[in-house]
Amino acid sequence: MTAYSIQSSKDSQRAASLSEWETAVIDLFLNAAMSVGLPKSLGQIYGLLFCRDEPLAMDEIMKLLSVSKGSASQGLRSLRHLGAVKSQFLPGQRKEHFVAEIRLRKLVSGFLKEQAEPHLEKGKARLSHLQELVDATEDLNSAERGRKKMNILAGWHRQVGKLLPLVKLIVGKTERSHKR
Amino acid sequence: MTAYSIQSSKDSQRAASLSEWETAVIDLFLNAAMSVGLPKSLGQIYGLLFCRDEPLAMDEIMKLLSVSKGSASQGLRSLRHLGAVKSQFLPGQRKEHFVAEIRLRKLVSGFLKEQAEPHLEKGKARLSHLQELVDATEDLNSAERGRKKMNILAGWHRQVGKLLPLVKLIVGKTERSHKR
DNA sequence: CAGTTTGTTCATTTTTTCTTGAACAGGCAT
DNA sequence: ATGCCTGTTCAAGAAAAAATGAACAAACTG
Repeated sequence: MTAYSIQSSKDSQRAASLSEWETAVIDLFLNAAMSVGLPKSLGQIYGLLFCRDEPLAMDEIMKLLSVSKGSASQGLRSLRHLGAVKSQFLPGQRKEHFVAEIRLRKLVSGFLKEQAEPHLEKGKARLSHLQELVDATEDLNSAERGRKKMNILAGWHRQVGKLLPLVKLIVGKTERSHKR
Repeated sequence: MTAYSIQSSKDSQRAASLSEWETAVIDLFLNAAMSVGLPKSLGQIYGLLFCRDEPLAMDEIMKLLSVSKGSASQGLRSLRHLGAVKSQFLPGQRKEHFVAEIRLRKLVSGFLKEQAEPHLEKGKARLSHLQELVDATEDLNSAERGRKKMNILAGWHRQVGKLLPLVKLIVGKTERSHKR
């Protein structure tokens, strides 16, 4: 026996399908995700949760977006990792339910932390590796040129390292100044 | 008759192969390009030009990186479009020669202008389309929810729109303060 | 003008990335 | 325990993106 009788008709209608504007919002996030190099399904899932006020379970997400179990599971994992969704335990419900994080500051800082900072770290290692290679260069002209370029790269690295915290700060500040 | 005799032996040696550190730098830019969603070949080409002080012609780039004519041509076009390389006409040489733009500020603002701003523009259009869809929604609860979400999106849009110019400004400022 | 050199375009192929779904694992209830 | 409900993993398939190279165009050369 199915659990239909437990849901109010309004609820089941709510979850059953997407309204036009919701579809448009989901498409918007799909495009946004792609434009920052994230898989489409991440954008779709986030977009859906963004549209809804009530927490959704994975199987509802799968139905509404027509995505596979695998995509839903992995997508939600990534989103959680980015800090873009959080799971919320509903009393009496066994399934895990998800809601979207809608504070831009959180979204941005999560994205930067996961996507940008690792690259910066790796960059540091690369720079010192580079140092060794330049130092080991026989041709003196080439070595000199190498040193020059390395200095440029080191400068860039420093600047980008400074930029990231500033971005978080700015988004946070402007966000607050606009709230209500 | 080939034009070999015109080049000094030192020059032809210079162009003939990559030193170890150059290979490493090129690889660094390859990874950097991928991490911001640009094709690898863009990164490679930029990396090579970054390493060299002398302008390079397309056929030299092809040889040094072992990329096809098509990739080189398209890659250089994109890089020029991004403001990351400029072509330099050498007296007496028929081929077009390229040099890398190494001012971070230019690189960042070019990237933002080409990659971010178009999305922001499209976002504006999407938002007004969304407005129409929400207004046309029958279900009053859904419409109300839609309005709420739209306001959030509009706020984000405004904030990101403010952020971009600030980023350019900051990179410019810190860059100057570190020079020399 | 005919022949070269230089560079672009684009259909095809190759590579990479994303999605799918079946097998699996853990937990809850009976 | 046994069977069910949730969710994860991962090999295989599908889709998207990028690289290739041959055909083409344009501009110079003699």
